Amino acid sequence: MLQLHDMPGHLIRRLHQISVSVFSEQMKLAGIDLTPVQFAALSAIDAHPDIDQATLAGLIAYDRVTIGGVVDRLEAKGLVTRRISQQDRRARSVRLTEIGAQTLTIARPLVLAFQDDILTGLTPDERAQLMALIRKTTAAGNAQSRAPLQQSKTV
Amino acid sequence: MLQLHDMPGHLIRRLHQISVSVFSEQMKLAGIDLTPVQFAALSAIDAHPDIDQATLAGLIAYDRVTIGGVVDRLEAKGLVTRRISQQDRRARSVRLTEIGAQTLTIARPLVLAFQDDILTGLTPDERAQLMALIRKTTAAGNAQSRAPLQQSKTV
DNA sequence: TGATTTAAGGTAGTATGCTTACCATTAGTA
DNA sequence: TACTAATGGTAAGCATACTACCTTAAATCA
Repeated sequence: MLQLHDMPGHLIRRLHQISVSVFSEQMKLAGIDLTPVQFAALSAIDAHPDIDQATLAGLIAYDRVTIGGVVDRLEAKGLVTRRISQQDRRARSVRLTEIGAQTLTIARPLVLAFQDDILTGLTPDERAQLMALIRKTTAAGNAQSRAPLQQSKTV
Repeated sequence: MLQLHDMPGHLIRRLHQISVSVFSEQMKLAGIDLTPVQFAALSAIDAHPDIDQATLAGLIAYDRVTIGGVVDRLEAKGLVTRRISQQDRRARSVRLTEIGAQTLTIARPLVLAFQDDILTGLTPDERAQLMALIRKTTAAGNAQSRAPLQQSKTV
């Protein structure tokens, strides 16, 4: 019988757990106060200034409500500003502050540098294989997700 | 430059998101009120009756505090009982109730059945490859995790 | 034996990550 | 133009996941 420890669901959770753990540890070592979502959000806002929260959520594949909370905390830390959009008064225009841009500039190379540490114990070939397989299955399973990845409509 | 969507951390999170989403959806369809952690905990408690919470946490690689909350909710749902251990008065002896055992009996085949749906878009060969690679890297990265997998000491 | 260290479980606090429900606004349509 | 549907954001609620700290009890050592 397939045991818990051999089930895809369980193994995927463990991998994710290790991934988040490496992120937190490395950011802490670098003295940067950013969570994985916060980094993803900053990256997307940087690439799409004055983005609205719903589009932002779609770009990085998170729930709209979750992103609302993340932007709250980024705003509280002074990393982004949020204004009512000119085009659509329902929407909030989010952009990086000076400090937000600086934080991202410092964090980005560090985040890139420890990506390989997440997939420890694998050869570069195996890492590439694993990434290709995950890319393929997440692309196929995108619709299954409660917060599917969505292309930017505006930018 | 490596974009967010090509970073291992981001792809792993997406895969995990899809995995949890499939679990929730399928359990809801089956009319069973169990989260992924709760299923994992029930499985481990079933295999190790009268286990204490710390050992349980180690067996399924979760944080001790998290498992405390999970057991709270399982107890509230009447699926497990928790008593002060005879051997160690600090410890809590957790075991399945009749209903807990029945719930697990019903849930287990369903959970097994949809495991392949988590890794959609892959051939059986590719699925096996992916699982082997994740198994290898999680084994290597176990120590990195804040809640490392631990062998059962007692049972 | 007595003191120290280790370990189990708990609380409090923070941040995800999601659901449902609701309000405001905009877009589409009869 | 009035009605309706869709969309952006938030509030409330639940369940992870973690850190830090506290209490109690067990284990170890001087």
